[in-house]
Amino acid sequence: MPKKISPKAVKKTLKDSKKTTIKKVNSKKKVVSKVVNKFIIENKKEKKITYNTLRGMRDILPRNGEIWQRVYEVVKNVSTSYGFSYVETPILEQAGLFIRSIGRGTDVIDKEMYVFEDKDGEKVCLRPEMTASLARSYIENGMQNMPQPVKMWYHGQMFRHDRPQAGRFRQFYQFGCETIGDSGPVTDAELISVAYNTLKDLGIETVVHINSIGTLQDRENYIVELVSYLRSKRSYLSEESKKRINKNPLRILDSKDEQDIAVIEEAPQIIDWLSPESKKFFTTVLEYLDEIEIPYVLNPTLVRGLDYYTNTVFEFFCDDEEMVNIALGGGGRYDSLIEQLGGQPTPAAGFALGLDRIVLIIKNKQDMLERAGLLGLEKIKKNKIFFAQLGEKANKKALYILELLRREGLFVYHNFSKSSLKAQMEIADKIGSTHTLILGQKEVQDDSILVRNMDSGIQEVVDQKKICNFVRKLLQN
RNA sequence: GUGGCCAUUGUAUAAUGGUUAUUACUUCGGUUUGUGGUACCGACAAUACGGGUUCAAUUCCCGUUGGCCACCCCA
Repeated sequence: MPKKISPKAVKKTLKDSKKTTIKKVNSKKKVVSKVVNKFIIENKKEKKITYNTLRGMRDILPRNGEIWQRVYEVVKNVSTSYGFSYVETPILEQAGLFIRSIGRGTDVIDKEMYVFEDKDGEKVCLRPEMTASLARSYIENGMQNMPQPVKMWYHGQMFRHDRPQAGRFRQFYQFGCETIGDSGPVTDAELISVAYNTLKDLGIETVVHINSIGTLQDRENYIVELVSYLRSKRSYLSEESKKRINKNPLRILDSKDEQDIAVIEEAPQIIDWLSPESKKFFTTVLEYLDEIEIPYVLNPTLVRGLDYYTNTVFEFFCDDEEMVNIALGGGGRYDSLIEQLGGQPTPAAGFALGLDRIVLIIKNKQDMLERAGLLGLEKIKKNKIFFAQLGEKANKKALYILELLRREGLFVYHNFSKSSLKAQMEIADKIGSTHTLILGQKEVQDDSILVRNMDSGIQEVVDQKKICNFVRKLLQN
């Protein structure tokens, strides 16, 4: 067999040899072309087709996988402790559902939706968010006949065809809660509390930015006022914002353009245009938040990008010095959505957290601790056991013993792909196991098993029948 | 969608218009037979893709794709 040659090298040789053939004598030409042909064949054989993830999509790999598992665990514990029930809905939905609820003119719908026709010619889309799906489900499944309110939580992947960036992907994961069928301000406060405590349990301190955008009527009145104000200051606005005066004037409020900010500071604030009821509602929500000691900031420029929100809107920001700018999640009340989608008038509110961003923050924190050498404090020292086997008979016996242990709920590490004891000991050491069980020919014969303490090197012989209890004791320490 | 920066083995890196592309880690195998932490030896593995300039491109130029950052938006 000839030595493996990379395609590039072949190409090079190919080119080189072609040139030499032209220059050099004719008789050499044939020989060279034979060689070239051989190279071409090999080259074809070796050309590998590779596949990779689509843009903005990624794999979650072992190291991060553990963080994700922990996040899911916390998310589940917190939401169920508040009385929310787990639900799932299809990832594929009718495109109209989202166009109707989120609204034309929003970026999510106009630019970012994965919409296509399926084989029946139906316009379908990959869900860009969950609220509309749950509203649809509430109506479709007659949930108004369940005890109200219906409190649901979910997690799953959403899709938006956006430009990828740190903490932003085209397929991303959200966790969220929705309370449908309750109009009281407690609901708003409770939802904020769930999100806040979830983040807190994950070790992320946050500040809640909160605002009220009133009822649809309040907003209409306000927008008239706002637009007339903005028109008067038109020349001071950025190009982008000028365009938005007619299309979506509320969005100008959270522009980051310096010129715009100056104009916005003087602008009429939506709070002043709320009806007395809306105002009362909002202050009550704030009172509840004070009561349960959740830190919040009133943010009069907070308006959300989705059309269905009414009254309370909020967003969560990381309180760490570093990553202030990333919104970890947000939500609000959407009292007219259910009706808009064809249901009875039903009040509702909810929130969603971006899990990708949460994992990103946790990962960064972990890396920082690791660099500072402080991770030792976080690691809980627990006994780890490795099971090594030696020889064919022991190999089979080992499988059986592992099965016994597994049935008892005891997990020991093992690796059947290594045959030498030395190699297995190396692995045991690498994963940081505290004890190694060794099963060889000798042990198989007298129904025993060798237990080695990896720190002290002391070994003792244990009866195979007693191994479960023995392992359990070790793992308890 | 707009703009800026970037692309070398699984990871992190070095170098170069010219023979075999550096180094470390990881992975795999070994340093006699059943014992890890070290040490030694060896193997696998890369110039993202496509075009152009050139005698010669991994290097220079263009395009594509992808990544990061900012804007936009959002979670």
